[in-house]
Amino acid sequence: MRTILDTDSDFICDIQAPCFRMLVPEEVAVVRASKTQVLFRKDDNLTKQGAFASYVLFMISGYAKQYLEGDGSRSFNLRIIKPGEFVGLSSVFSGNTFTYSSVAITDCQVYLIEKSAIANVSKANGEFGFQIIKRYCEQNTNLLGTVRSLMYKQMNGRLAETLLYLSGIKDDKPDIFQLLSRKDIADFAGISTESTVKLLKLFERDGLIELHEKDIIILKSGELDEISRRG
Amino acid sequence: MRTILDTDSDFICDIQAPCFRMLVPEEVAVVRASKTQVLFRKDDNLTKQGAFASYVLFMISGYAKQYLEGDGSRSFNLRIIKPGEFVGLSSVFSGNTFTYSSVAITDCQVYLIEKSAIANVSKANGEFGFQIIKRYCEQNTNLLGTVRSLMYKQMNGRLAETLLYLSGIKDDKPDIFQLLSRKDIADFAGISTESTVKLLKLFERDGLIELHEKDIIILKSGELDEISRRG
DNA sequence: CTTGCAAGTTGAAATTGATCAACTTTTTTA
DNA sequence: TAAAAAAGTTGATCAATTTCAACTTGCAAG
Repeated sequence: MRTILDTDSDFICDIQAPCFRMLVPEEVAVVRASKTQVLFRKDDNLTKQGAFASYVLFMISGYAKQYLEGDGSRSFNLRIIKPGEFVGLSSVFSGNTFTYSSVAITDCQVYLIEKSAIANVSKANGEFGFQIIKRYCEQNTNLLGTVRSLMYKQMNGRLAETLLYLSGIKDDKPDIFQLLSRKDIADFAGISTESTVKLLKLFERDGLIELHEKDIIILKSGELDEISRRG
Repeated sequence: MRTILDTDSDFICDIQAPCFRMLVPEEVAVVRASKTQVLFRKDDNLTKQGAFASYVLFMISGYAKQYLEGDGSRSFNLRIIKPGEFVGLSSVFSGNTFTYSSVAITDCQVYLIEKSAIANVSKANGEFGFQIIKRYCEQNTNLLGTVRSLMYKQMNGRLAETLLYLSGIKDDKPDIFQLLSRKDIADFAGISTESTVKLLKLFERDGLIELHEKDIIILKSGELDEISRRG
């Protein structure tokens, strides 16, 4: 279900595009050198937990969600992947399988970069490695936050946290909630779909949020933050 | 409660000691250059969640446990820190506070290394950075495993997993269980102390483990592994 | 347009694991 | 060494959240 496109196509996001401005020159060089660009359609898997990983993905445009698969239909959403972010970086330097799955929630333009290219440039160029390390650090910190949530917060706090997180995504992507089902939201909070529905209604009744079909509008972010912090 | 020792003291683990053999020469150079060595006594905190972090710790000898603090007396144990491992690496490149606490469970000889030293050498020397990245990757993968556990496993699976993990530590440190209370074990599994006690007895009754005072001996690691994987 | 299927919604029942209380054993300290 | 404190143990109760079942709404395919 993926379409490999030629780099010279008009459709392709050029290396000069705004989404690359955040990269240091060395990163650009790597991307340029291994220029396989791929279009993932909505609902295509970018990575599949456990699958062999010989490349890293760099999101040029579009949005995806990263998640951990459990038994059967259970899953836990870790984050929304935005343009300018890497996917599968965790698999570059240790292990050769993807440690999580990810799926496009919009059509996605993605660069596939050989693992070895990233590894080699990291070794050869400290500045580049430094950038990579920073990204790892952030992921690490985020994961610790996730563990803290799962460990110390209950339903209300977890859902409040999720709503604030997704609301942050909304700044870049106003229609984010149109792309997410109740189950998706539940899987971000790590609670059941039914509990999510009930709590959302409760939050609405308490005037914390407004529900318009799929869209969710935060009315009192302060109180939600309080609920999130209290647990 | 920390004692700063002079580097030339006989007591100090020299840079040539076996625990440094695993380091690349560049790492040794960094450690040598910022040679503050500290002795932490059993029960001393090596890092405190939220405290300002200007240095990274490198464990020369001794064992510590790394944990996340919650409200009141709640905490969740992430891992046992062994000789040759870093503590607080997560805080080097993003944020300047420790994202977790750690406490010595034996006396610990530790090097304190300036964050800036690690950062500078990472930038200047790609090989060194590469080693750091590898450590981050492992931590990342471990954290994902922790999230998976918390999300998908229940009591039995989580305790079985904890016992297998600690039993692995036992290979290096045979008396590890003497250093851990029931609450410590509970905090690794993320369950209550009472549930831990009850389950341990149950596992013993089922012939999976043997309990000798504080020590725990795994009898059927295969079955425990099955319980751990099933959840 | 309507039929069928997926998603959303709701309340009731079931389940998991925590909390509580009482007690025993071990360790620490005066 | 005795007393006190901490850790360990056990069963009973309680609370949070899931699961189940029934139903409604929205959407897509024929």
